[in-house]
Amino acid sequence: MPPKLKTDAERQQLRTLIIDAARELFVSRGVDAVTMREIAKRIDYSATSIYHHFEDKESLIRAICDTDFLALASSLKAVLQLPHPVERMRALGSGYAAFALSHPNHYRLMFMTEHPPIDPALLSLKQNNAEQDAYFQLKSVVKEVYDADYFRPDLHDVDLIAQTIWAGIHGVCSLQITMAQDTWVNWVDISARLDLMQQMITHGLLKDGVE
Amino acid sequence: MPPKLKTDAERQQLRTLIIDAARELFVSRGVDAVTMREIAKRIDYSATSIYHHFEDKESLIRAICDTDFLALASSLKAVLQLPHPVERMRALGSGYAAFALSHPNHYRLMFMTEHPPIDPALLSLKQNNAEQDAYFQLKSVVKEVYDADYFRPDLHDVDLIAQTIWAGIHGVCSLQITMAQDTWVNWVDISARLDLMQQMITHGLLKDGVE
DNA sequence: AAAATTTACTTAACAGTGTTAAATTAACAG
DNA sequence: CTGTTAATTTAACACTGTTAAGTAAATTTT
Repeated sequence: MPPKLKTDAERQQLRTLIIDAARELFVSRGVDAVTMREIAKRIDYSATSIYHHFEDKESLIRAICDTDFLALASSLKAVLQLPHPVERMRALGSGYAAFALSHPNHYRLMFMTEHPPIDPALLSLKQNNAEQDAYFQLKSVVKEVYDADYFRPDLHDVDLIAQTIWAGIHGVCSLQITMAQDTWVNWVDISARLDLMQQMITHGLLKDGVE
Repeated sequence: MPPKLKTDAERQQLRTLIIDAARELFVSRGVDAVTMREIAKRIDYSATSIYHHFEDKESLIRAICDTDFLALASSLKAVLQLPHPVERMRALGSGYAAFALSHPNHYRLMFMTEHPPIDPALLSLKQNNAEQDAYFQLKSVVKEVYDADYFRPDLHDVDLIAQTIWAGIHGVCSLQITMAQDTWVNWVDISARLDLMQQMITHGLLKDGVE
């Protein structure tokens, strides 16, 4: 059973093999329900091997998150081509929500779970990069809408606007993800809730004439 | 060490002793970090004793949630006395956020963690009750604003409006709770974020003249 | 070519978890 | 005094993330 030496490429290959197996399991059953042994079994290795590629479960999770953040940013890249900035802003919200609702377990991991702070130097993603940073994408579009003078005249902080839009969409998605099964609340259809949130964002933040 | 028989009252007393100890620990360090043995030690019992009062850890958690839902509704009761319905609506949002941000671990348990569905018959709280059901409180206030004809003319579904307001406030609070430590985003002050969300809600949902 | 080292992995074990079965002991009923 | 019941404990189970100690192949050194 003890195998041959590996090149860096082969090591990387095993690394992504682990990530892929772990992601698949995490996504279908959630992080807590999946054990290291189970991930290992899936790829016919012992649990210990994982620890030769990742410091611990948390780093494995973080590695998966990193690829997911990239996936999110990639999935939003297309909407940045839309001609009108307000249109881009709205489409960004819809795209973000589509990602959240079609990958609820990813989303939970990315934006609903606290992770220990990490040294930014170790991060593999590039911040303030339109290809890799979804928050930067949102902020840029908000800036464009601001520069076109479409926001209400009392709004001047681009970060504040971006974070509020984010909170609105995130609120709808995260409530859906955690509470959709809850019978206490008589939930309205999710697409109607998203729609009204989008309306609330545009009517609430844009000048009266616009849109 | 084996003690005397207990009346129903005494059993109930121990039950709340467990709940109180567990809540204190859960609140300060989160559910996952606290063990049954630790809760038991805190009240000088063995871990096994807890299982004579609660089926498992999840039911203990749920019992605590129940008292917290009640606490939330109680803390919001006062604002329902405000004279103007729009004022009540806004104050409900602020009160809800104050609860969330001052009890983040409770809030996480109540609204950010998925719980297995439960038979509504077993629930100790009363639904559709202004004293015990915070969602009902919100819905009632939204209904009052609707009846006073303050909402935009295209809005007619009271549940939808209530759920969207909830999502907005929840979005701000839950992002703050999970992501405040994250250095990726340049977070604006939480009170400014809450404030703009409240503005977005009123400007976004109310008729142009109102407020 | 033989010996030593490095590499990739495994098995075995540790300290902890939620939970349950099997005692143990006190209080009560006859 | 005896037998039963209730409250509680100790001991144990199956499982978790993680680490120490091996094992054997491939490579490097002598």
